[in-house]
Amino acid sequence: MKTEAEALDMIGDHFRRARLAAGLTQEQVADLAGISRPRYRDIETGAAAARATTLINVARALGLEMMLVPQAMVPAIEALLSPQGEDDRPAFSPQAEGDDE
Amino acid sequence: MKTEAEALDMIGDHFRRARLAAGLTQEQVADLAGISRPRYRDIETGAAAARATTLINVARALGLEMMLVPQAMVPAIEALLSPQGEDDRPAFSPQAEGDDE
DNA sequence: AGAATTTGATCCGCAAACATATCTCAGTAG
DNA sequence: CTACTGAGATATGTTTGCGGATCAAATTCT
Repeated sequence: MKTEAEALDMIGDHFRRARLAAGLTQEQVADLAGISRPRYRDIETGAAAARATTLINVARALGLEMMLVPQAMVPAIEALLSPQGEDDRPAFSPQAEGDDE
Repeated sequence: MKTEAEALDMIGDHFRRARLAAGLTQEQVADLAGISRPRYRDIETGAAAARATTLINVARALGLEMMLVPQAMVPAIEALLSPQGEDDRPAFSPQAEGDDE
C-alpha cells in the first residue's frame, strides 16, 4: 500500500485530538456527525476510510473544516495555523507530489 | 441530505476547475489518482462521495492538498488564498456549525 | 466528410463503509 | 462489590464506492 494508511491515521489522530480538546466523547461526535459510534471509532483509529460527506460532517462536528488548497500554499497555511492553535496539527505534508505509488 | 450534496458538488467543481487549469483530461487525473474514469467522473459531478483516501489521491493528482483546519481560521486562510490565488476558490464556507442536518 | 479524443452514462460484480446490536474492559462513583 | 460511563472490539446485514467494460454524444483535428 502506501501513504494511504498513514493519511487515515493522521486524519484519525487529528480528529481524536480535536475531540479531546473539545471535551466530547466518541458517541457525542458520532451523533453530531450522524454516524454510529463504532464507525467513528474506526475513523479515529484509521481503520476505515470515511466517505467525503462523512469526513465533512465529522470535521464540522469537531469545529473543523475540510479545505482543498494548492500544495504550494500548504506551508504558508501551516505557518498561519502553527503559532496560535497548538491543538491542531495541520493536515498533511505532501511529501512529494501528485500521484500515488 | 442537503448540505451534503452541495458539498459534493463544491468538491467536484473544485476538482474540475483545477483539472481544466492543469490542462488534464478526466482519464489522466483518474489515472494519476489511481481510480477509474467513470468514478472520477462521479466525483467531479458530485454523483458519488469519494472515500477519504480517494479524495486525497485525487487532490494530490491535481496539485491540491486536503487540510483540516479550525473553522475560525477559514476566513484567514481564504484571505491568504484569494488575492494571489492561482487557481482556486477555497473549499467551503461553514455556514453554520456543529452538526449537520 | 471521417477519425480521434473527451466526456456523459449505464451495467455487473466486488470490496468496503455504514447501521445496529452485543460483548468486554478500564475507570470512577455509589 | 455493584452501577455507570467511555472506549475497544466483533458479528450480521444493507448501502455504496469502485473497477472494468461498454454504449452514445459532443468536440476537435486532419
